[in-house]
Amino acid sequence: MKKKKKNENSSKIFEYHDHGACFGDAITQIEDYFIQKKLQLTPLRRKVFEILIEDHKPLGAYDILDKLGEAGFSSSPPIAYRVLGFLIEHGFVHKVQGLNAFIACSNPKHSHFPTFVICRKCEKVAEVSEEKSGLNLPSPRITNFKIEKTTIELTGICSTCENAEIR
Amino acid sequence: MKKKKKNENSSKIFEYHDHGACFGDAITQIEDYFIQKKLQLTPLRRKVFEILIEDHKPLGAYDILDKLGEAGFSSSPPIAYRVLGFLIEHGFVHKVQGLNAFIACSNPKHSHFPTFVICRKCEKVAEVSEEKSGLNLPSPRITNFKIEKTTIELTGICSTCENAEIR
DNA sequence: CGTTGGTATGTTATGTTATAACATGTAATG
DNA sequence: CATTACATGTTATAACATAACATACCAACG
Ligand SMILES: [Zn+2]
Ligand SMILES: [Zn+2]
Ligand SMILES: [Zn+2]
Ligand SMILES: [Zn+2]
Repeated sequence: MKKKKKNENSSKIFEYHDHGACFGDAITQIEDYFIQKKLQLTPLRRKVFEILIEDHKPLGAYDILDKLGEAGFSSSPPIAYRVLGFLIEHGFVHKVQGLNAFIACSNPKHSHFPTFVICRKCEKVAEVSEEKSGLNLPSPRITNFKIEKTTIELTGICSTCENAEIR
Repeated sequence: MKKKKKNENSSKIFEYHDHGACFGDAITQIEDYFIQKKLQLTPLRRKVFEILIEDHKPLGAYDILDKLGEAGFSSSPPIAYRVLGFLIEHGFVHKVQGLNAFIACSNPKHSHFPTFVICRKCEKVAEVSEEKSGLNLPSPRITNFKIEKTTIELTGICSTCENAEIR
């Protein structure tokens, strides 16, 4: 049996990801999707998505508005909320309820009921796919109920922050 | 094999419950808990809990404030938020994030990661215990993360409302 | 006693998040 | 060119939440 490097298979949730690639892929994906669905990826929509994918962390609507303002767009609240709503509808953005914030989807290709794992200390947020979370959604139905949307957020502390905590 | 009545085992999530009993039990439970923990179940705290358990549905903080006002208590926002925070800490109230609303816990005895099932049409909300939801939380840990709190909300449509929808 | 510390509540002001309602611009369709 | 659909702009306000400080009460201590 081959020796494994330490932590090689730890599948850390907050581990490094190649964000250069992530960013490019995301842009390509949204472009393709919009063409395929005959939707308009307008400068405003593109900009909002870029803002969110740029540092790939949750941003409040008003943070986004500020950045829109800096970039020369209008920055009144409905602008952000409308575009965010639209991007959410199409699965490219999620709302993190526990933070009143919005985050670019990590994998829009998956039709998913995403789980968000949120460290209360470093405030990192990871989107985990249904399979990976160990969290099994019931059948698409619980008895007598059709699930259309889920909010699943697990808040706690990541190992890095936990180790740093003084007890 | 014995014949079952129709729907006998349907375990409907929004089914009737004996709310007279539910109300009384809840009051008893909170009284016992507060005595045991040497906490003060003050008139204000009791009233807030009663308001929530009374119709057993989610109420916004400002709805609660109005009812406090009617009952002769102060009704400035911090009053409600403080008491709600306290009751939440002790597991007698939950916040329903998707509705910005608060609801009395259906079973404070269970140390639980509750799941809320929310009908978007009739706006009924059911609290489902971990076991019953068919939703399995991961081990207390996902890799390298310690879960302290969960927000699990399933929004959709209940069978009653679905049947009523015109297609 | 009178002080001190803990806990609960009251009050004012403000901060933060989100939407309603209506106006304007622009492009495709017939 | 009128009609429609859609995207964006603008103003105002609604809805949700907290900061900061003031007051009240009570129990324990010296
Ligand atoms: Zn990334
Ligand atoms: Zn996603
Ligand atoms: Zn009840
Ligand atoms: Zn509960």
